[in-house]
Amino acid sequence: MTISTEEENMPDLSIDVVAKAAGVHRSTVSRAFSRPEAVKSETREHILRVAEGLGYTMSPLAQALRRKTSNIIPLIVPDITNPFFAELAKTMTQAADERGYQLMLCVTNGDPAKSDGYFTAMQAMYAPFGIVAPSTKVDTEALKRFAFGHKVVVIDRVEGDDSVPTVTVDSRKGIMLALDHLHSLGHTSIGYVSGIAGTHTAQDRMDAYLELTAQSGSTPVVLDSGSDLDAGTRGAEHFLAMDNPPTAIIAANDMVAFAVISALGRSGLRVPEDVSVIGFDGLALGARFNPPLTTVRQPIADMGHIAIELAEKQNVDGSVDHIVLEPELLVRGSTSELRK
Amino acid sequence: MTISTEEENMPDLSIDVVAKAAGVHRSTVSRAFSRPEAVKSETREHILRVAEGLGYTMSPLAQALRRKTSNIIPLIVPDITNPFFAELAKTMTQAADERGYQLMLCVTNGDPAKSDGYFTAMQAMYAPFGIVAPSTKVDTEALKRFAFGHKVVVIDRVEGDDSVPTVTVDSRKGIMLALDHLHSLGHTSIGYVSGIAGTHTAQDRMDAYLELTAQSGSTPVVLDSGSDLDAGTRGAEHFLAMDNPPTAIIAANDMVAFAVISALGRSGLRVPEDVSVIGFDGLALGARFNPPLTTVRQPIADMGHIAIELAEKQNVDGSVDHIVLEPELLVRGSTSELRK
DNA sequence: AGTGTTATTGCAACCGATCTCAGCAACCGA
DNA sequence: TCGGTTGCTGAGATCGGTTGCAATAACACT
Repeated sequence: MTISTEEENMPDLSIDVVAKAAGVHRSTVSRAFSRPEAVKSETREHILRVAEGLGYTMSPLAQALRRKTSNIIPLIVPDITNPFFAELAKTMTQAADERGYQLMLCVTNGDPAKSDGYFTAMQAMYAPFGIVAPSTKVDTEALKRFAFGHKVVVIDRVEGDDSVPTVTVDSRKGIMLALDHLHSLGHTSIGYVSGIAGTHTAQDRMDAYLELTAQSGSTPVVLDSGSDLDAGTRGAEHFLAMDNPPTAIIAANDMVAFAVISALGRSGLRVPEDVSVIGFDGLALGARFNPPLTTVRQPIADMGHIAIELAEKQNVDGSVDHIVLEPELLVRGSTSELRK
Repeated sequence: MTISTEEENMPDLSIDVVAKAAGVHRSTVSRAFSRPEAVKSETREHILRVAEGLGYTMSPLAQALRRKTSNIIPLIVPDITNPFFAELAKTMTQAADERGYQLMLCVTNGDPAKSDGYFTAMQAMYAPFGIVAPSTKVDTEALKRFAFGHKVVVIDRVEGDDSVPTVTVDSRKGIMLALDHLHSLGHTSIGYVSGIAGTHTAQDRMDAYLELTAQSGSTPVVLDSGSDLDAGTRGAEHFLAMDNPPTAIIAANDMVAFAVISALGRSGLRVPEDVSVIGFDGLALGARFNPPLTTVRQPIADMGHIAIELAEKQNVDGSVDHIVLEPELLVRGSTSELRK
């Protein structure tokens, strides 16, 4: 006697079989699920019960096709290998499915063609909106080529276009925090190493550094303004080659801070004993770096939630907001009092 | 005079409008795209040209709905914040869309309910197959509750079930590499800190360590067998509390190696001067750690490609393979000659 | 010329929902 | 008792493709 495992030939559980099983029309089943108030509660419960029993769930595909709107929302990032985006992705996944969305992670590797592809794909999937994390400027330009562009929020500043909602953190404030921290430790000569190219955020941080340093009467020392992952390494090299190097370094983001410290270490320089280094991002990873990284924390989790809220808000009332969040200083072990 | 941007009221570009525009029936257009050889090349080219002109692309939704198979394939990982999974995701995205698939990243955060949800979702989306990266054992158990289970490849060993294709790296070989390296540097007392809980891989590495150490006549010293991110920290604490601590430490994966080094550093111990530490993973990040991490490299990119190949292979000829890859030693700066 | 392929294309049903429109019953006030 | 609401459910078209089947055209062979 063979026990027929129910999984073997399920006759493709569709709305119709549920309807038949419940003795109602398919439209009623449909309503029972997606517009509960339009069905007599008695009927609805019966249907739901039957559906439950059959193990039925609606096909998101068919639904999306008909409704012309799905629940999958793309998060477009240049590089998931960068912990900043990874953390963003993590919190956004959560934020997304708290609201019943499915986050679809799209990695462009900085290739604009790729992001174009994702845009069209998402459009075809009837994504209700999308989120774009700091990518190159051209990426965000591309947005506009798509109708989809009116339904996207960007986690970066977008120049000359207020029509797209954005959420960012106050770069100037962040740099100020870093600078103040370093000043309070006695440092006056503070270098800078730049970050991800092409993003307005990177630009803003750099500008803020330049401006604030000048304001305080010191001379800015840009150790490297490059964009790639090796900026840190080059920055360190530059530093080592200087006659009179700064006593502290601000890195445009945690990843380059890591690279700077690593490169410095290879040359026998210790952080924070010999040089203080401060990052910008507040990655969880930084807490386990050697030494634990002092950094300016961005509220990444908040950014994720807010991005989605902004998108939803725009969807209902068409409003386009620009939220700027406050960064916060996270003192760990990579900075210390200036010692002569 | 207003230039009507073509984007404004596209009458919902469907296969029918292309058909009309090309003067053929919708089915012909369909074939022109998905079964080129079934259409006179002349006609096909004409259709394609027309479609191109209109900027038409097929709706993946409608396609999937009818064909009962889509091109989106899920990659299920416990935590994208862990660089190992991030790197895996990166190479897999690439491998996927080299073959015309769309990778859908699913993060479970170790929550089995979540992965269940993903499984059903993917089933509903008609994913042709899926990839599961080392998660807890129960996760992989869950696979079997789904018809989908017969179309998934796992990046981890799966106990007592040969029916699911797997790709792994030889843990024993990896540990051996690490041990040999350390031995060759003069270390004889070598500790171990464990990794991600619940995966067979973690288990295997630990077993290999235990076995190989015993074989070489030394006594194994498991500094921590925990699973969470703090295993590294605890391992280091344990190490520091020992009367006669090992001179080298093998970490079950790079992330815990980082944590170990960081914790050691906070207590004034330097790597590799005071202790040698070797990781397991070969993360790109390790090259920028302080010091650059010596580690056993897993061919992550290969794993990604192979996983997809395995899945496709199973799809066509039903074969179930178990590929085990060779790890390789990556000597960087966190290990050094034993000094008395 | 007659008949048997073979290559192309059109027809129409179908995938699994949604949604507008109608139909019908119960309910309300006059 | 009757027209008018209101509440609930069924019909059927539709979303954008796919595909088996039938029809026609083209070509080969005797």
